[in-house]
Amino acid sequence: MALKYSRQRQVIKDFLMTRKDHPTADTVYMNVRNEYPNISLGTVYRNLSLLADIGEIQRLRFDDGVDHFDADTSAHYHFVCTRCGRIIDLKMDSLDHIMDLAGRSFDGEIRGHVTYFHGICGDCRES
Amino acid sequence: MALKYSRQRQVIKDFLMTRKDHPTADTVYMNVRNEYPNISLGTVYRNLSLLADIGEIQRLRFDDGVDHFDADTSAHYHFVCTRCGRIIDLKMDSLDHIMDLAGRSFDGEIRGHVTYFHGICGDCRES
DNA sequence: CTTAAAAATAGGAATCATTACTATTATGGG
DNA sequence: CCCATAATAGTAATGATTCCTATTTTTAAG
Repeated sequence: MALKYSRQRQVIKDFLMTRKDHPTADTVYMNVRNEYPNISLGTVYRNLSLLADIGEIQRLRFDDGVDHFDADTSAHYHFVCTRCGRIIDLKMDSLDHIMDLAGRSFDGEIRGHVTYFHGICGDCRES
Repeated sequence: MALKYSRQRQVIKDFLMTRKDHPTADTVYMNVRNEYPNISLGTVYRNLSLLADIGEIQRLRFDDGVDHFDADTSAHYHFVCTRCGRIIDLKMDSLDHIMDLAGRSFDGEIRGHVTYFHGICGDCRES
């Protein structure tokens, strides 16, 4: 149960911290192999999940069906370009008030919300 | 290209209209087989996708990794119970204003948003 | 430093939802 | 009634992710 250091986990987290485009496990794998040629894909998956579970990274799910990972664990929102698929961080205040709106006619306990936006990104709009 | 009637598609849509719990393709398959014993799972998937594409039903994605389907095509929000997994419709106004909030410091074009809520449903809170 | 228990790994097999393929059947306009 | 085409059943393939196991690493304790 106690967590032990592993160089692979370190390399995975270090790589993720250099990126702000929320890569998938496979992208992490491809890149980390440069520095650690015989790391296995299973190890990448296992460590990404582990890091997400202990809150050191964030797992993101949009509608492409693959998990994305983000070293920025602060609560923030994302925009997904429906043309190029790019995922962009949005600078905006928390939308916590929408949970109050949702709770007004609901008898359960609302503890969180998942929100992301989609449309055409700046680059794609030019072409 | 022209759409032709199929009894299987009709049965699938009819079944979906009787449910308000947003079943998965597999659940649709299991139930539709009562009325149409040798329908194939592929047919269920193909028709659910087709119906979603032409806007007759809605495809919903939460974080369980499986697609859910909803015969109610009006824009509305959902609550996912993290204990029992139940998905519940929420009666609340549209949150379109959050797209304006998101667009304030963003140079692309925001066309839509995906939002759902999670927590503990009323039934689960009692136990 | 040595040892040993626990954790982690590499590599590959297994799983699960979903899509693709293909020979056959159903639909519907002329 | 015909026939072009859409749709189907059944099955194979795909792709992301998880699981399994023998081996290697880590680390706390002597």
